[in-house]
Amino acid sequence: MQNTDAVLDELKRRGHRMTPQRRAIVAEIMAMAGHISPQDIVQRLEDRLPGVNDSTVYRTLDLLEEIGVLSHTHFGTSSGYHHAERLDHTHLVCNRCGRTRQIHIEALASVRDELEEKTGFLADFTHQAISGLCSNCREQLRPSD
Amino acid sequence: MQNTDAVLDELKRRGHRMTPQRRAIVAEIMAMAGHISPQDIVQRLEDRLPGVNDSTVYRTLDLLEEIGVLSHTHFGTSSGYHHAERLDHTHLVCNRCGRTRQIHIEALASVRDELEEKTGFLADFTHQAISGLCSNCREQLRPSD
DNA sequence: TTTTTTGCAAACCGTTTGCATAACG
DNA sequence: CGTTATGCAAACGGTTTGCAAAAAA
Repeated sequence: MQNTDAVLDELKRRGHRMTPQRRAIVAEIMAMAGHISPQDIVQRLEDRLPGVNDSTVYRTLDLLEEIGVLSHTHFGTSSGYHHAERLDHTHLVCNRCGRTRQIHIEALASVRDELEEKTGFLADFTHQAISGLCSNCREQLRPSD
Repeated sequence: MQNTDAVLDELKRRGHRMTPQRRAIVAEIMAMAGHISPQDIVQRLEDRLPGVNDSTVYRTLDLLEEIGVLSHTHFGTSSGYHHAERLDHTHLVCNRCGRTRQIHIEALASVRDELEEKTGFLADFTHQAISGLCSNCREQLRPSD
């Protein structure tokens, strides 16, 4: 499910009720890409439908996880959610500038395979950002030039 | 610095004072391997020297980070510390059974190099656990046999 | 009208802070 | 004795909970 209406329909189908809050929260979430944090939603909601309580947001996130639209992630220090069906990329987070870059999961296939071959461990990079140093910062840190 | 006395000496050298609490906390930390969480220390301290206040633990962690004995990490959802000089391994955390396995950083060298070649991003796997599925769980999940 | 959902307020957990007291050097 | 470290209590931010009131079906 990639769009708001489909999610709302699924909620109805399961006997959940439609409320302006729920509509707004789901719409906000479906409009977000990548990492979804409860507090982000709370903030963005200020414009769309002011006065929505934090706990309503948390409860809606739980609900969406229950029906499989979202799942948990751990990106660095902040835990959060992501779209369950959009797990086709990984985040590369730079330690220095903090910028995040997405790369498609396919680019990591051979990396994953090699790790698996060596250790038997099948890595799932989509559930965790990879931290390191981006090419920009690496250039800036280079002593000469 | 890998042992308690060396750390305590370094603290003295810098003009910090020795207290039973500080000794106990540092000893506890130096005895820990891998991921070091404030709450773990608080708990373990119950035996060694009961009554030490949480804030003392937090302040000591700050202090040890200041003098370079510890540094921050992000392991999954819980942030914490690790020994600054023991950064030679990575944790593989299994999504299913939760077990953590350490592998030496060298085993990931080629993985890191390949990622770098493809993306220009220099991954530092020591600051973040890699999540996935361990070989045990993979066997158990295998449909037949 | 029944049942779900909401807002509110309180509680929670881990962490941080200010301040008076204790203790190191 | 001067100064640092500690304990305590209060505050914090993000999250969770119980409950009464509001709203959906």
